[in-house]
Amino acid sequence: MNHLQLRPPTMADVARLAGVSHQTVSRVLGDHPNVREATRAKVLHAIEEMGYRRNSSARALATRRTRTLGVVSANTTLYGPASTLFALEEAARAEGYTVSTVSLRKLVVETLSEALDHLSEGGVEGVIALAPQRSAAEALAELRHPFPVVAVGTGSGAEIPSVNVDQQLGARLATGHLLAAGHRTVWHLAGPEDWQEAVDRTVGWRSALEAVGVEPPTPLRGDWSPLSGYRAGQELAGWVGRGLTAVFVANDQMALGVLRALREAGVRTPQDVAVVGFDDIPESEYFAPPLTTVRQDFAAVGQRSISLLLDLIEGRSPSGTQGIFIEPQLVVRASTFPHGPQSGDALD
Amino acid sequence: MNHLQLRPPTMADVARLAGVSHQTVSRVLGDHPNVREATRAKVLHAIEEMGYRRNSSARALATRRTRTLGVVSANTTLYGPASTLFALEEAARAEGYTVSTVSLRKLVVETLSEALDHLSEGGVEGVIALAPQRSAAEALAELRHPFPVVAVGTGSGAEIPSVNVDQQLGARLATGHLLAAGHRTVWHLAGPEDWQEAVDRTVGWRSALEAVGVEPPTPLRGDWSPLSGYRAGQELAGWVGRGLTAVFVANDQMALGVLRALREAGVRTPQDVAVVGFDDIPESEYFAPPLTTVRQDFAAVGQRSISLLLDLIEGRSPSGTQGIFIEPQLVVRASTFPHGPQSGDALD
DNA sequence: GAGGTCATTGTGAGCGCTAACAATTCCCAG
DNA sequence: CTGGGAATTGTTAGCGCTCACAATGACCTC
Repeated sequence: MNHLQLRPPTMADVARLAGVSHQTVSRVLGDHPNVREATRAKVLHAIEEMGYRRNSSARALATRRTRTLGVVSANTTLYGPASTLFALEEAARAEGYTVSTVSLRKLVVETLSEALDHLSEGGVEGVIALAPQRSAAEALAELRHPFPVVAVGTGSGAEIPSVNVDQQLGARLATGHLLAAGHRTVWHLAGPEDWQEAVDRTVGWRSALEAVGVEPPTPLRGDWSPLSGYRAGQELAGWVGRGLTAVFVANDQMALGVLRALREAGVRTPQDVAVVGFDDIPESEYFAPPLTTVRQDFAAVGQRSISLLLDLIEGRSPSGTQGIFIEPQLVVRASTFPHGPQSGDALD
Repeated sequence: MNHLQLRPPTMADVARLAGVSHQTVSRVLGDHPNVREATRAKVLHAIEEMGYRRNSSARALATRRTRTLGVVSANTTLYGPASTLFALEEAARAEGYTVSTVSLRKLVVETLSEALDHLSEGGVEGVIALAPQRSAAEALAELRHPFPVVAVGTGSGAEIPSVNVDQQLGARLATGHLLAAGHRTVWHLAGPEDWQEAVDRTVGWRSALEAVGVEPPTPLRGDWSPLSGYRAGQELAGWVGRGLTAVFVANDQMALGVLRALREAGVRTPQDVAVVGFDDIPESEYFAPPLTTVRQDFAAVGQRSISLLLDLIEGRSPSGTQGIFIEPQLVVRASTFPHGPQSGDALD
């Protein structure tokens, strides 16, 4: 608690104490090679003694580099965005960058524009936008900004550089898993149409069915929430005994609602109906029964996004601007084991 | 995508185009009163035409104000920290500040020190530390920093300004609710000892029991995870029929594990054992059965924290430095209704 | 020991902005 | 009209740092 209001020491102050010029202090701080060891020691000692810290504003002004990146996101309390945010910050910090975040309630042109303005005022060199809604992707493409922007989760259609998890692949893995377990067909509870991820998951599900010559049932639609899953689950329960034995739900939270509705309707999971989710949120393993789901590698998304953005900032030609896709992974648990134990996985 | 590498226009450029001095441009941007309307219009037009944006570094250097706050946190993918983070950013932005975040994997002296250094390099004017672990609180008190720091979640014992949810009150609400429902005693699954929140919840639980003259059973201990809840649940199941009819679990994730273990042991909730959690994560409403829990007002925590920190920065004497406490709220659901419906709450 | 090279250090000029003060213009009372 | 005060605008210094270049000194070669 020694944040006295005294003017903090400047490089010139340190230089005076060390008996050198301010430029030599700058060289020591910048790890310049041509500084005599004795001089360096003197300077470091003076820095230590005065508790000197380089003024970032002055530095940024002189170098024209703020070493700050911005992140725009909505729904940051959800597991996916929160994980991505975490990975982004960690990756950026490893590269010596600071991250400024703007969390929106809704991601539309207006709020997005304000967010970019705010970040721009803050002097960011580039921005990562978590823009899973298609409207957000379109808004991004429209907006003018004086810095590069990388989108996360916009899918392949986007006109800006993007990093994604391969949602279609994930959906094919989930659906294929159910087909391989002997189910004749797989029903689908989709996410909101406006979300690219939801669309891609539906596309993957459909293509997996069509690949084995099965006509896909009409998908139901939810809004990601457990409540919407619960309602869809009630509807699905009505189809049990009429060809419904397996459901691919577009996310784990809705799957939670589906599980509850099925249970209440007297439908057993997985004996009567097998359920697969998507996301692998930490709770999924403890659902009743534990949920088979698709895990996304958010850490990889974060790292690739940062490295792509830095390529853009540095003017390097990025490796794959056309859209980077990261492979998801199927996690099999009891909700798709007709005869397996209800417990036991990952306990011990 | 027009981030050309041309040098962006400066205030002087705008001034030249508008036929005024750079200072007049500065006045227009700063909403100074004494600028003639015609002049203001000319300047604004020139700004618009050149797409001018004020250089934040230069501004910060001249004013000695970066208008940037830092946030340090661990476990940012958990619901609580993520919600607080969201609220903090929103509150800060409303006050015209930008927020830089550092997300740590572990909050110990070393990482905390690095985080503060990193933020300091980034030029923050103050920092909010989400420091629910007692070790983190101690580390904070030790560390030197050239800016004010506000802690969140450190409880009353801390030696630095802090904002908290009143965990003891929350625990008393939960325990009292169970006692009022007719339970003779209430067992407790506590969180990790190192967490102040866990300690406070245990204290509140104990005091509620002692207030009605009940000797508290020995609490079990978990690590917040569903797995640890599952294991504790197995142990708790063994006490059913020997006086155990109600459990207060220190968070919802562990409660999820407890519910699963009880179910597997053939123990019915809430008929045989009533369960209360803490946090009210979005999934709690869809657990089997829906979970009675304690909701924390993270938005209020965020707002109070920012306003306290800004008081400190501006040198105003803050209203209540001794620790701000925010009231939590009990949310009653089916896990504590001996005879109520298992579903039905908040559906419709 | 003169000349040249390299390592090391210092000097001066900004980076783009705001604050303080000086200068100019405007307006109206006298 | 004309003086004086207020309104409006301009001028001059930095803010603390890095960059480009100049200057110094050490060391080596012939």
